[in-house]
Amino acid sequence: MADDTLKPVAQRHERVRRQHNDELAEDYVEAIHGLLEENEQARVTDLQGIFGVSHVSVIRALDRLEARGLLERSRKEGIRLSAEGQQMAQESARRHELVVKFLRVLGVSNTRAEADAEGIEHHLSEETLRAMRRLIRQRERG
Amino acid sequence: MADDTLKPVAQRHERVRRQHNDELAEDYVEAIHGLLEENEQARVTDLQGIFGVSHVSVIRALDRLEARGLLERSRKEGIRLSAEGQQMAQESARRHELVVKFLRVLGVSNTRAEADAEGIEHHLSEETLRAMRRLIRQRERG
DNA sequence: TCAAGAATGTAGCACAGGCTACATTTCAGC
DNA sequence: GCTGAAATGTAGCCTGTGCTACATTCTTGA
Ligand SMILES: [Mn+2]
Ligand SMILES: [Mn+2]
Ligand SMILES: [Mn+2]
Ligand SMILES: [Mn+2]
Repeated sequence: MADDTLKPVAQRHERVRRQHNDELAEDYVEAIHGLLEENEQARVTDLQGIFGVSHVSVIRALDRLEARGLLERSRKEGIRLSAEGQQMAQESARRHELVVKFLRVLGVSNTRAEADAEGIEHHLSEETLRAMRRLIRQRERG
Repeated sequence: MADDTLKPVAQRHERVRRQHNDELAEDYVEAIHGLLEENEQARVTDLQGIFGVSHVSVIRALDRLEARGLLERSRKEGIRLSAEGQQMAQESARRHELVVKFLRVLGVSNTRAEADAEGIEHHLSEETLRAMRRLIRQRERG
């Protein structure tokens, strides 16, 4: 459908649904990228521990991400991110860091900042991200 | 499971999944509350227009919300919120307004503020909400 | 009044993302 | 090299949230 004769309020809700579709992909490639950097490998078990779901759920998520071209798996090579996957991972990680930093500057504790960032990071427009960077800069200088 | 022997990172992701479970409920009761205030009635068609989904999806969502005790429906009375539903609606509406206000104060345009708020409003701790109110107060005064 | 159209509801489908139970493969330590 | 445990994979289930097609009920204007 993707009808743009939708009312503005409906377009906003549709956008949130799209963001939720991308959310799992963003968090997974970010986690995989992190694991590959520090461990040389990213295993199903590691991801199970990170996301707190069963190994079956991890495997099925990886299947979908592989179908989307974000990663590849093989018995001997393990999980590797595609170019697109790496791109998404880096952007997601940078954005995650930015959101946490922003919340910290606002005065939120580290624990809460990390927790809230995990959800809100997927719902921010470029404009809002710019505004966050601006506030960080202001608070860090003057 | 709801195991609290989960790693902290897994607890964060679990919390986000819980927030997504409540998200539809919060947005629906908020929308219904608004419709009842200005129209005296909230119809399936109205909600279809607000959320941009089919009337079938609205009806099935209402079924679930009714099962959760947030509202009641009858042929002649239409949709009415339960006490719990009204409570949730008011809190959701207040929080939504707060988030929009915060983003506006940050310098985000009204359109983008409304759009981003629709997603992030469901992922904020009390601590972050307090920090947002604090910034609004600071900016509004001196 | 009654027929058309609007609104609501039902049947049945798809897919994402959870789960348990069971099967297979891989890997370490003896 | 063998064996038991860890890791991975499969089968089959559930719920939520989306859809189209069809059925019913309500409302309204000629
Ligand atoms: Mn996240
Ligand atoms: Mn993240
Ligand atoms: Mn919302
Ligand atoms: Mn979300």
